[in-house]
Amino acid sequence: MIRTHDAGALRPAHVGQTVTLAGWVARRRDHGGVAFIDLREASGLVQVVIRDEQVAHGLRNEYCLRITGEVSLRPDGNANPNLPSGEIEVIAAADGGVEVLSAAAALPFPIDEHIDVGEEARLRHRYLDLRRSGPAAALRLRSQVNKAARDVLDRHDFLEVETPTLTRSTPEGARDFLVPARLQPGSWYALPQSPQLFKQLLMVGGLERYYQIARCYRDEDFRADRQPEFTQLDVEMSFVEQDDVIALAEELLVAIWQLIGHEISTPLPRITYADAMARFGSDKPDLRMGLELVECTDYFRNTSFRVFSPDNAAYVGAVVMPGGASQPRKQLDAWQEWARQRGAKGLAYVLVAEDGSLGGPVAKNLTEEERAGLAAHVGAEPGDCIFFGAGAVKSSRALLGAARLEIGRRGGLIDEDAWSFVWVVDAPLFEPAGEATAAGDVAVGSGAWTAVHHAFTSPQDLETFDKDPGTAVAWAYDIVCNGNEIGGGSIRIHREDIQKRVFAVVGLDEEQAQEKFGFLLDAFAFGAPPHGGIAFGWDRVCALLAGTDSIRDVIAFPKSGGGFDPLTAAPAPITPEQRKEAGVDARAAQANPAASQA
RNA sequence: GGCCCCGUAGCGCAGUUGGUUAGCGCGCCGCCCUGUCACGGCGGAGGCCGCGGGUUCGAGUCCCGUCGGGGUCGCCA
Repeated sequence: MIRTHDAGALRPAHVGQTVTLAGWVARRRDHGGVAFIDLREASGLVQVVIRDEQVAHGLRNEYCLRITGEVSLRPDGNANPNLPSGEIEVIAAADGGVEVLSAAAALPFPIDEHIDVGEEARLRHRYLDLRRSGPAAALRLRSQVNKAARDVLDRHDFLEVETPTLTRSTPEGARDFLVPARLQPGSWYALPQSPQLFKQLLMVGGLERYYQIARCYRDEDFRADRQPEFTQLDVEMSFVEQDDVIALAEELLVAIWQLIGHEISTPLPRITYADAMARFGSDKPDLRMGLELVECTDYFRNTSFRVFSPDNAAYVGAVVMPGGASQPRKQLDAWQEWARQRGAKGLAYVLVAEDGSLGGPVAKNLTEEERAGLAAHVGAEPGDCIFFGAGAVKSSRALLGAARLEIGRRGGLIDEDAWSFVWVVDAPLFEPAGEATAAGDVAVGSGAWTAVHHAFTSPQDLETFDKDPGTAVAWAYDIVCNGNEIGGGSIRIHREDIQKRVFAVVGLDEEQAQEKFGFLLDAFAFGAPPHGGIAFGWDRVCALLAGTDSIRDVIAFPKSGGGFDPLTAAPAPITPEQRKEAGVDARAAQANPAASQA
């Protein structure tokens, strides 16, 4: 090493020692006859005193320096209590104590903790951004999280196995990223959306316990929370049941959250998918606040108010906004707009006045009797506002669930210091495919089903699941933290016959199944063990631990909107030569007719 | 793909009902300064107001389009 000590680690105990340091000029304070340099490197900061005016004068921010000098106690009254090394300083040696290892051009943005810089500028020069303590700390934390997980898994005899990133396109949920195969023009690899199939094959291979910190790729539109490439902690185990996977996952979570000083008490609570939807209008309920949805379908069974009547609404539900009755009209109108932006017609509401009487446009459409019992039925107090969702079950609950969260945010009802974990279990195996889902309507009957989790998830009842797909329950579980789904998994199908029946329900006939997943079905023919697993959204887990809203903060070189990398400017055009060689334009000459319709 | 917000100096921002030469802070450059620590003082440079079109005597400001960024809904097993 070209240094003898870490700058940030120097303390009064080092006084009198001659040390050699290497780092960057974080700040300089040039007084002419004496100059002070804050030398920064990974371990922290130390103040360097330079008495040679000529030497100090040419130094600029972010010059990379080697300093040789003596550690000395700062003069009385000059200690800086804000710095861990603030009691001491390093006096640069008079002859050659300051060596410029590398000069720095003027910076595109200040590397200063106190100044806000836009994300675009930071990502374009991410290598400078990472010199700042916040971004650097996020990556350090992520590294610790990886280690903590590996330690737990290693203790349980898991093998870390790498699976291919050039693989076969399979009809999973998302769009694949594709890579042209030079040696077979017209044929393409796909980047994996997850290592799902490979980890199941590893189970067939008898490895029994596998994990991988795996990069996954999905070519979908981007959101705040999404990157085209992202990371999962992927785990799979043989000869296990749901409770075994959950127990391991809880052990991982405990170890990880310990890194930030939080003790998770296990076992974590569980809620069924059906309950979560009914009570919170979400499959990832944020339990840092109460405020549950109240079912009102029966309450309005005989109502004359058309919006709530069973003829028009398969479901009527409500959520209470505490103190919401005092909102100005403008605010209540804003809720309507808020609801419309989510595709709802509006958000019906009833205001409970301090004297208990009901107000708002809906109230006058209700009978005396309906008004009398309403506040008690939904649990509203005088001064509250009751929001209603009426219509299809799924979409109405989703709207109320979103309203619940919005009420919580606006009203400060969410305990921001809390960590709330919950397992959502007993998810449905299938949901209706296509338009019916979006509209929230039930079943279309034509066998147009799609897997809720994925097509390899085991039904709980192996006999009946394909007779009435809409009610089939899966061995599937999601772990939810503060309203974020941070992981999910399932017990897989290990029998060829069950797998084929599931494929049949989701509309893959024998030929198509063989075409797409033949290698998996083949494998299952050779004594596949019962197995199951889980995958954690590693970027989100790290973001939660780092206390940031954006997963970009815990990714070394994240992409911005549209999948653009502001640093390398990828994606970029290729040359005509590359194009030709890659075979991108190869004509799909004798394309396989079976493949074309999938 | 729909909707909302933002593009002004290297960075962060201001710019009034459309009206002289577009400002402020930080940074940058030069000089000065022996105990500062987000040091300080004096001086200076730096702008296709994202791009294109339109309205107007006159556009950073109003209108249309477009590109880029952010958010949100759809989508993401």
